[in-house]
Amino acid sequence: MEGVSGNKYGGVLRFSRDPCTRVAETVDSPSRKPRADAERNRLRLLDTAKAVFGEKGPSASLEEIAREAGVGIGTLYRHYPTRDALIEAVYRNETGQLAAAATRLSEAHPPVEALRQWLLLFIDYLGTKYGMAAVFGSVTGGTAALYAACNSGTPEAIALLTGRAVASGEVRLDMDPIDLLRAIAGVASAGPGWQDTARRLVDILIAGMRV
Amino acid sequence: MEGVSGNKYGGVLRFSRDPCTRVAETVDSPSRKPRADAERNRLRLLDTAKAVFGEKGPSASLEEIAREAGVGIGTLYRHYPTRDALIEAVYRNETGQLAAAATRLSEAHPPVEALRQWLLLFIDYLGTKYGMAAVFGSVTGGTAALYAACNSGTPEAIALLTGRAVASGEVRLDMDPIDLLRAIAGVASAGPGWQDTARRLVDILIAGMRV
DNA sequence: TTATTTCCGGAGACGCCCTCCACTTAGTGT
DNA sequence: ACACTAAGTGGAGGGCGTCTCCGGAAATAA
Repeated sequence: MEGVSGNKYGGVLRFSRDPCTRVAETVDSPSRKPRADAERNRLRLLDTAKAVFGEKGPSASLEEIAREAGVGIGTLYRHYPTRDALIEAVYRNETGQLAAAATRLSEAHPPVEALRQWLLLFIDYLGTKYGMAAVFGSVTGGTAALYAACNSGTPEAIALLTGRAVASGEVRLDMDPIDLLRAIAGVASAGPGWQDTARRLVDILIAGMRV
Repeated sequence: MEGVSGNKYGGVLRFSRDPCTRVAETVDSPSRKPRADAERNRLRLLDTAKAVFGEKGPSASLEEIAREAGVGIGTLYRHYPTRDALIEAVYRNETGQLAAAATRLSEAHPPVEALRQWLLLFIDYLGTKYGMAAVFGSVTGGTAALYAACNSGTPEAIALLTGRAVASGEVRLDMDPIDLLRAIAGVASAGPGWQDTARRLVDILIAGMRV
């Protein structure tokens, strides 16, 4: 499933100013075809960033990432003008599948159980995928507002699941569901074995939401 | 460098290997009285650090703290050899009262209610006291292991409260109680209004712990 | 006062962030 | 095939931080 890392854009790739729609807008362009080397560099940077962030956390040196990717620092900044842009790109890439799982789970399970399953999945991703825990932590804690609005469907995913669960009448939730994720992420990276703790926290949270 | 370090305190100050007992071990010393100016500087640094950390978060520039305190950068490093040492000193200073409140609350309220009250108090501290939210976040998330074991009685405080609550048979908790704080801190600094969210989270957590 | 010990403070080495721009190179029209 | 040109490259450089080191100042002891 990792193979689907699809960044094959058909036409001209444009980055809009709005981060939410930054993914891929094929613009009716009178201009020329995008250069192959640029796209190559972008992908190399993304891969390298994923690895390095996973290894050293989201505050890893951007110079190191550029070096490791075999490009100049200027090239990194050309593709990802800010550290957040780069983190977001990695993050988006990683969580796309999480979002996809939301619809799948919500079709295969009763509402509350689907939510529970997805939260457990979220923990797995947090832990096993390239140290995303730290990245997510920095994202929620740090330059948060941006991501809260628009990261790769995660908010939509959990909104869907909690919406269904609440609609079923079994649970109640008077806060932004994404704060559930923040709570879980807060427990993460608290030392080895945090995943068990996080899983217990999920049970506590769901039990606490029951009417 | 782990060994001796100049500081206040009577004789030669020894840092034990265990950070928990780092506070003050006065070794039987035939040496002289500690210098007054050193202690003065240490206090100035502590106050300034508190203010600056509160204002700019735990990643504020140490040079700025030194400048603002009117001492050289070298003096700062002499008293607090690492950024974490400084943060810990501020943190310890701030949370002493929190720890004190634990015993008070546990005498004045039934077990579960005492726990609830204290968690709410924790939120207040997180929010109003010099931006401790960010500091606590960086502490739990960052160089965590150290603090998890021993910061200023906070672990003891919550252990006391949860211990009583569990003993009462009303609730159940199969995880390190300090992870409750981590969860709450995870919600913190998620934008304005997080305190309401955090308070609701407390209710959810306690409800979820009920047997 | 003088001697001794502690402590101060800032220069300096080094790393990282980010910008800027001379240079290179991939696509394009002929 | 070939020059043309805009897109893209990369790294030097300025700014800011961290942390170390040690000559000199200052406080205590005698």
